[in-house]
Amino acid sequence: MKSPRYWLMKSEPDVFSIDDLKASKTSLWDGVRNYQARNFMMNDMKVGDLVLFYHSNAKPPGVAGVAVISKEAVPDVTAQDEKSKYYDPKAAPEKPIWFCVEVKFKSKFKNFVSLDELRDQKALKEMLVLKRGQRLSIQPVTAKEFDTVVKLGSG
DNA sequence: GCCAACGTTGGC
DNA sequence: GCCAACGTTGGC
Repeated sequence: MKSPRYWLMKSEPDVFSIDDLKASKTSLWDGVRNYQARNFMMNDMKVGDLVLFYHSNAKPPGVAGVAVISKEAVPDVTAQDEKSKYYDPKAAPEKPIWFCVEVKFKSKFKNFVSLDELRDQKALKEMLVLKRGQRLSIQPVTAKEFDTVVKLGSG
């Protein structure tokens, strides 16, 4: 499979927002417990890939800024931590199940691009995040979609 | 807080 | 390996 260069990653801003990423500069994208999303991180994400940072479960939901993949996937140690809400008893240290990439802050949009605005764009008709029932927390995005969203965000 | 749409689990 | 029950996601 040809590796896509653009992604959308969802985060609940109450838990981890674009401002949190801005403050910490980089962050491991841990806590992903879905195999499809994990496989994107493990198999397809390369350093330098660009990411639309999406605020889910927010008012309003939408894209808040851009991040870049800064490290390829490593085992997600929160799966080994019994006290973590992401603890997974099936994941042993010598045989990790879950992986996470590191993302680095790139920019926060001047204009937050809400889900409604995304829906208004003809160019984004095929965007996965707009599709009914699409709940994956990590999704590939086309170059055209990425550019369209960045343009909206830059105002 | 509701609930539709999925994903996962576990009994058989 | 089927599928019902349960859990989660995430917009509304």
